[in-house]
Amino acid sequence: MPAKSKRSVCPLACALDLFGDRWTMLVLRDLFVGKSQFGEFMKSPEHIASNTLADRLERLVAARLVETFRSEERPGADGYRLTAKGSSTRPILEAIMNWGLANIRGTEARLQPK
Amino acid sequence: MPAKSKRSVCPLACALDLFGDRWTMLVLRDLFVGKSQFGEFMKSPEHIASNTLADRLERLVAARLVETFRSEERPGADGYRLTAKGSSTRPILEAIMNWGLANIRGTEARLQPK
DNA sequence: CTGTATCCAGCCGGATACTG
DNA sequence: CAGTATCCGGCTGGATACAG
Repeated sequence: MPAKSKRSVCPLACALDLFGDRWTMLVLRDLFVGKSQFGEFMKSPEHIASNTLADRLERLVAARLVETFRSEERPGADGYRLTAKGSSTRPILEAIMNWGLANIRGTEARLQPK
Repeated sequence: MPAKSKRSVCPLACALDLFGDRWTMLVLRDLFVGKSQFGEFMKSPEHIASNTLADRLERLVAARLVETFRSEERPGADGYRLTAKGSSTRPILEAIMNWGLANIRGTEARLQPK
């Protein structure tokens, strides 16, 4: 989690404070791909640590980008899904992914709408 | 500077490894605004440390997003400017800024074309 | 399996001083 | 002013164990 900008009014700096760190972005990516369970995020190739994942989900929920829901097939466990506010970050992730695809050798597309 | 993704092929993860950390993004923002001198970056409201700034500029140059040039009015000092590759990140910064403007109270637009 | 809790090494970066 | 160098406190996050 990035350090908070000291009273910056820059929308870039403030947005980055909210979800601009690497792990948060990758969790958002997984949410866009349709993942919702703790274990699904854990399976991603970047291998996030369980405490880090819990931390990022908590922050995203606190920022209202993500909300939890009761999964009927998995009682006792939370499901995580994007809110409308969270979904509105999609153009950002798409812009970064498109740049990566165009500029970094060996990268492969993901983030199919689900 | 973020830790490198261990052989990830995700264009998002790889792009974030390149310029996805807070300070790097803010330096890019300043470049888009037209700043080119070390001292100009230092004056930004987020107050980057001089060693951190030097590090980020070096990384950006190494990644070919930025190049140095000889400033005729400031001999003995490097000027920094975006390369074409660096300029191509503009849609990313714009997407984040637009999100911040729309979703975070108290933020104000910048990144006027210069 | 879904998280929570600790431990702790390593890195990030702020402060500061210093050189050309 | 541009940039480098060093110190070092604090946070990040990997590893691991554990609970429900």
